[in-house]
Amino acid sequence: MLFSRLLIPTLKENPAEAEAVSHRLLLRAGMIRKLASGIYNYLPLGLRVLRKVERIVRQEMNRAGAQEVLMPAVQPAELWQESGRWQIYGKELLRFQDRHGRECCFGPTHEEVITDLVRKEVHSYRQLPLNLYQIQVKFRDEIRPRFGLIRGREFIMKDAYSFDADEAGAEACYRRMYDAYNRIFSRCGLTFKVVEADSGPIGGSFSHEFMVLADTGEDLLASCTSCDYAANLEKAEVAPAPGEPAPPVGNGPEPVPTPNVRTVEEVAAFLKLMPADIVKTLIYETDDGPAAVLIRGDHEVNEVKVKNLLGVTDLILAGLIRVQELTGAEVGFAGPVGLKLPIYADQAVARMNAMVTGANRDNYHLLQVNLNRDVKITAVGDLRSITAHDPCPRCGGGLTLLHGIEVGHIFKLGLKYSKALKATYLDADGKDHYLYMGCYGIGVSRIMAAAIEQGNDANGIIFPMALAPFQVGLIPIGHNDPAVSECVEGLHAELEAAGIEVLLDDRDERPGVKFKDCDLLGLPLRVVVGAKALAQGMAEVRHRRAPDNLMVPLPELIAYLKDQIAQEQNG
RNA sequence: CGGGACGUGGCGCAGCCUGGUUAGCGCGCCUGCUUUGGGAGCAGGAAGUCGGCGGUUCGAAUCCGCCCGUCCCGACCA
Repeated sequence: MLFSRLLIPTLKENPAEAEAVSHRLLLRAGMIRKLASGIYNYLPLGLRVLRKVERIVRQEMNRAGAQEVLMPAVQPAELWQESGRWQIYGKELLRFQDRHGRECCFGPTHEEVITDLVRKEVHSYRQLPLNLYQIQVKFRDEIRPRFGLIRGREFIMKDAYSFDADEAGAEACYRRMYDAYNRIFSRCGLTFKVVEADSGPIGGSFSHEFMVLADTGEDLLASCTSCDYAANLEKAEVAPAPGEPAPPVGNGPEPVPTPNVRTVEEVAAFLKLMPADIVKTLIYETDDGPAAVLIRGDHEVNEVKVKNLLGVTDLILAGLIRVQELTGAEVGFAGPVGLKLPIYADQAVARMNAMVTGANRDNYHLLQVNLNRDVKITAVGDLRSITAHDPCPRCGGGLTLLHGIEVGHIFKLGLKYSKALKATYLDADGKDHYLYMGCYGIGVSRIMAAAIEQGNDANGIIFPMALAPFQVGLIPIGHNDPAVSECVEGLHAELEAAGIEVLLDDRDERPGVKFKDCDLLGLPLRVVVGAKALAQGMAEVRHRRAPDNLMVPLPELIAYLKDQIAQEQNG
């Protein structure tokens, strides 16, 4: 392919709107352009990368026995009303009406549509198992799109849905997808980690996220340094501390004046205690009414865990006024003693004695509070986020916290949608059963950004071989030299004939410009043909990551490149 | 939605505080000449309702109000 014939509008300067590396470089390399917030054009080079990701995804999904379909982007409200999600999905769901006033939405995900399709077309156990996937544009009206393709509103997703006769079948399918995902991300040349993820109200450990490790990642994950345990921070279990709860100490809650002393740090400093001696009382509003959560002063509450323990879907910290109504004191002085709310305690709090809490009275805290004696606890559970200082919940080893970009998520759905939409099949005995479902997502456009977050330097993108828009950049030096032109044109044709994707920079530009652009685009291999080397029958090859050129005799060039490409393009 | 910042040719910015001729600079773009191993030089040229609306004023890119858009932090994220 000739550079001059492709629309590759590279930029010398960083666009003001882009902060994240991948966003900056995608714009600078002329791969994407923004149309509106979180909505992007894919230019020829960007599309080539996208197609490469899609190809790998297709190959591995097909290999795992899934079949490709294509579902509509526009969906009728009725289906969403049937599943109940029309009410609960919220503003992220883009809703609109057609000319007849019928309610519609632009699909953010396709559980409803696929379940509808399957309930109509699948009736017998003989048709199972079934795994259908598509690669398609999704729209989620995110509160805050950011980082270019990492969190766009419109994005490209591979979503697969599996249907099985029973739980065992569903689990087998889940494992096949788990393996397929590992192959997909490996082949994409990504450094990633599989983590246990929160599976929400469905429960069980059947949800995994595939995280591309990058400091700019929005997700935090805890990873064991000894065993293979890894989990999303919102999921990672905190191992219960050993031993029995300590017996009560002291005579009872003792009020102490703490004028204008509110935060854990302030209380600790004022009373000359450690934050770990103090318990913070968080007042939440939930769809099941207000509730209080007790967390040790040096710990951070984990709202996903709170939601799961309370069995609620909405959870927000109560506002200033509401806290006053519920506790009778200003924010900063809430405590469990005498509080007429359901009270949930983190397991670490349940083991404490003689703790310090708020007094539900302005400018007072209580000393020597003992939960067992002084408070009626509704439930105790794991309600805080794990830290790097905690032991691994599996092996007791050390943990590290890592940032990651979620590029894949596999999920066991169970009967949630098949029940809601009445998707059933007949077994061999003629009995009706609900279908067991699973769903499996991959952020195709996000992979493109994630690969760049992982592969870049001061000069631009460093694409993995498997995702690069072209495998080789070919640059002639000396535009007036007919020998160079002839050689380069010949090489271009030979490389293409050999099945190598080559971008020949035929522009009438100075060498520096071509080098800079070639680096910016992240092409893994660069071949330079200049008069001097050519006179000796050599071409210069440079790997994008390497500091120096390698002289390769022209007759061996194609074999050399093929070999390098094969080596780097795993799978 | 809370906090912060920004909006001036395609891109990056200055000018605004302290209102006053033709609104500048760099990059990019077009023409010509020269140049050609890490973002060339010279000469000429095209391109801007200064985000929008309204107000103040003899006069608004500049001051005031409202709105729109964008980005960052937070909340949120099947």
